[in-house]
Amino acid sequence: MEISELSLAKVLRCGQTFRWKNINNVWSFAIQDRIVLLKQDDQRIQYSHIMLENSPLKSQKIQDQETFKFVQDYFNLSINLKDLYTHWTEQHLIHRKGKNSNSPFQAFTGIRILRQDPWETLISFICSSNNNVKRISKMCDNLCLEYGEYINEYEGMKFYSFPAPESLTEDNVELRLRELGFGYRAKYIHQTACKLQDNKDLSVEKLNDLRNQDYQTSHEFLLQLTGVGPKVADCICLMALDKHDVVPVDTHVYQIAVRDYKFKGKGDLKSMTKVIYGAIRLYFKDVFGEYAGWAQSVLFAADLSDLNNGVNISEVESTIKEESTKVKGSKRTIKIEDKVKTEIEVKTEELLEIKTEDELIISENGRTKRIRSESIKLPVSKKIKVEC
DNA sequence: TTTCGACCTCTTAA
DNA sequence: ATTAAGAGGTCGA
Repeated sequence: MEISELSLAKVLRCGQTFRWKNINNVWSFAIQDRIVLLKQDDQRIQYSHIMLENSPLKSQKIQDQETFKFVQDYFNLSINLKDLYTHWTEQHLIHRKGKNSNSPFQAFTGIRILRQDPWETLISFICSSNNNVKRISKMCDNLCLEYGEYINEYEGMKFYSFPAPESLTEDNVELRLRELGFGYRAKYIHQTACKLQDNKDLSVEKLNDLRNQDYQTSHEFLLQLTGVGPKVADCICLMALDKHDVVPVDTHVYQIAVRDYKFKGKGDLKSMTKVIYGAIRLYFKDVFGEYAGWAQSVLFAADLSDLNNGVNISEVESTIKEESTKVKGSKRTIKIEDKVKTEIEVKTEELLEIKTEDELIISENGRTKRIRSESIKLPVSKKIKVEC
């Protein structure tokens, strides 16, 4: 498995999934009957697992096969990324606005859309409204800890499965979730769980079957659930229901369309009307084709300066003085004093913050940002030019 | 049928 | 330190 086909560090941290943990360079994730463990180096990805405590006996060989099957399915490994990237790069060159920007598809390889469990994706993205990745992750963890089943332990950390729908239908769930910091989403989750329980028209079985239905049907089905609007519904369509061409639109994606591509924005930027939403979604589908949703996830990642929230940096050239190097957890602060012009390559799993007195010019992927007196976080595997 | 404020909490910026 | 804005939206008037 080439790293250009799948980069775990990017895929598992780009806001698709919220439960993977990185412990000593090993990725871990609890599913129904085991903890799945993955480790990636330059050549390959190794997989293993820790079975559910007191689980029924199976031969090691069967277990390994099952884990492999999960990985293959979860990461959509039957889909070849290289060919898609080639196509997107061509389309990018045709439709981009301006000529001086490098292709994000060159700089951000190995990003793919996962094929996640529909129920978990549904609940996760209900949590995502008006929210950030860090907090969403925390909420998902709390949900598992409170309502999931204990699976086993790895490196001193206890792992719990994602809770079944039935476990979120009791009356006290909303109150408890509020105590756990879910805010107004507590009601959404409880109501959605209840709807899928009671209603004949809505069930988890039908939710899962949306993989066999078309986009329109799936989208409308999801909109019936509390806390699910057009954006969240499209995230579920793309990331769990095999609707690879769907681009979930938000203001950020809108910005990319107008700034980097030749999308003509109608009306003001602030109001995301139904019409604009649909227009943007179709525009990206027009440009990138059948796997537009996949392409968009690369653009989004490329545009996000804090893609790898916590996974980072660094080798800093001598021109940067490590005047104040404070180690706080995994954070390191480096002050840049002199006028410098240097290149930083992100290599290790550390978070680097660069603080400047003066204005700092950051160029990455041909895109230039000016930053003053603030810190930036640099994503892994990326070269960034810094001028000051 | 569209628009617009309110909504929980946490993080980051000033 | 203390405060305000914003976070990959959704609901309901």
